[in-house]
Amino acid sequence: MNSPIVTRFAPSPTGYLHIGGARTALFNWLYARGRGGKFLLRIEDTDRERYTPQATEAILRGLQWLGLDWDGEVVSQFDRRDRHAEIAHDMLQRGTAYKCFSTQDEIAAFRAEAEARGSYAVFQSPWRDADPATHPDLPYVIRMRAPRTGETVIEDQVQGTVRFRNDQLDDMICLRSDATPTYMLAVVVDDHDMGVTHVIRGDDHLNNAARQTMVYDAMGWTVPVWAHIPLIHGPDGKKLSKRHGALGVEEYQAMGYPAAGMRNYLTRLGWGHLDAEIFTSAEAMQMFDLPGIGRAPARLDFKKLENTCGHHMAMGDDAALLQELAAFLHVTSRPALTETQTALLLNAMPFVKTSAKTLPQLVEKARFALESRPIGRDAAADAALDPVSRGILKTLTLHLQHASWLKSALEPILNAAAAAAGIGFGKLAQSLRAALAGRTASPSVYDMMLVLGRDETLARLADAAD
RNA sequence: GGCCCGUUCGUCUAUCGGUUAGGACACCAGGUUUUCAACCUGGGAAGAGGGGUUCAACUCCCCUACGGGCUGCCA
Repeated sequence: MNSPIVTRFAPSPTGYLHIGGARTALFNWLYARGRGGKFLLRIEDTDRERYTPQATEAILRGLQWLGLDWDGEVVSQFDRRDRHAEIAHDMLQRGTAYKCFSTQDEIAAFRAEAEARGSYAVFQSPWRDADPATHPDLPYVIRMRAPRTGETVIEDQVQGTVRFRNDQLDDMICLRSDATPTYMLAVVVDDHDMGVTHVIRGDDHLNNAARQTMVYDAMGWTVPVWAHIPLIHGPDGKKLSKRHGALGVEEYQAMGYPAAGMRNYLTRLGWGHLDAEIFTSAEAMQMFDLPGIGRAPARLDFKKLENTCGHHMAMGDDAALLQELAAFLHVTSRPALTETQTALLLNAMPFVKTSAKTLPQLVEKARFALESRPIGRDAAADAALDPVSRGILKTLTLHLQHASWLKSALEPILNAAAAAAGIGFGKLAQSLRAALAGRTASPSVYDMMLVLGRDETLARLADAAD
């Protein structure tokens, strides 16, 4: 039982890395990385009609963004088709598979008839026990000779023991009539050849696991440990679909969620360990285990995602955050920060990162530091002391009266500013308001002083007042 | 239709027969604050329904309801 653990993520390239797929990949990654095992990546591209190289690229990009690094080369299932065919013929040789000459029309007719009778039966090929001498010279598929009695038992780490009656399972097709392998055969062959010890995948595959077990048995291979995890649902509890928006992880990246927060949230979605809520990936690796995965589908909650991301933003390394921001600006085709801005932001980072939950919020909160003139001036509006200015003035006055520590910090500055600008205190309050006006993310004067320094803060206030 | 899986606060979850059923997000109230945010304090909020088993059930079993998956020469 000390053999190294090997997990894999095996998406089909259908356009992008689905958020549910990302979580599946994350669980596999966490499990392998937390136990010194390997995490492999295989693209299930046997359906050539739907395959596009761009889709594969999108999946790799998504995994890279999330920081889910895989071991070795990316395996293309399509490239291994000869090996799959070889196994199909091997099974034929062993008698665990047979040639079936039934056409798709015949099978469709069989199903239509069963449906007409109001029942449903698994298709039973008349060729299963036919004498090879009677085989016609026609296209055929290779079907597995599945046991028709007894039951196939799946020991699932998440779902527990699941039993399937063998008479409910049909003789699945392993090799199509055009000699290409089916997914059912390919997964088993690939997982075996790649040395996969733990198959962690969506529970839409739970039923498939039974038939796949038969292939393992037919070949005398060791059946991997199964873990079928529930799918993620939309906020309304329904299956995730286009109307929920944000299906691909790249859309989450574009919304500015930091990868670390994304990983944390996705880990907690459908998995729990005591009261653990906010943790690093390293900590998650220590805690993560298969039986801890929930059995019911979990709903996506953007509010919690954002909150989780906020925690990671606040505890993130300043320089690393800056790098992630740069990547974010790049993928969203926004202008990159200049060198000067980068330096300014790095300086302001400790103060702004604690109140930002996403990357764009980080920029917004830091505007006071990045822009020399935080506002566009409106002389006409500044001329009159409006209710807001009066409010600020009143508040400032109150502080100066009641908060000695604040008074000692602010009073000299305000007085100096007023003197320097050649204006009175009221006018200064007005300029302060102007400097901060229209901002939903304006900094406090304290932030400005801490980041910009007294002189610069002073200069800007005066500048805004002139 | 058949087979399979699931069901604890609005949401994500803890509990692995004995708890005032815990935490987090969200929400509400209060505090702090130049605004928003952040932050602090407090509050309301849950075992789908019905049968068993047991001294004791959210935890085990059965039924029902609801939700989901599979039932392809798709993956």
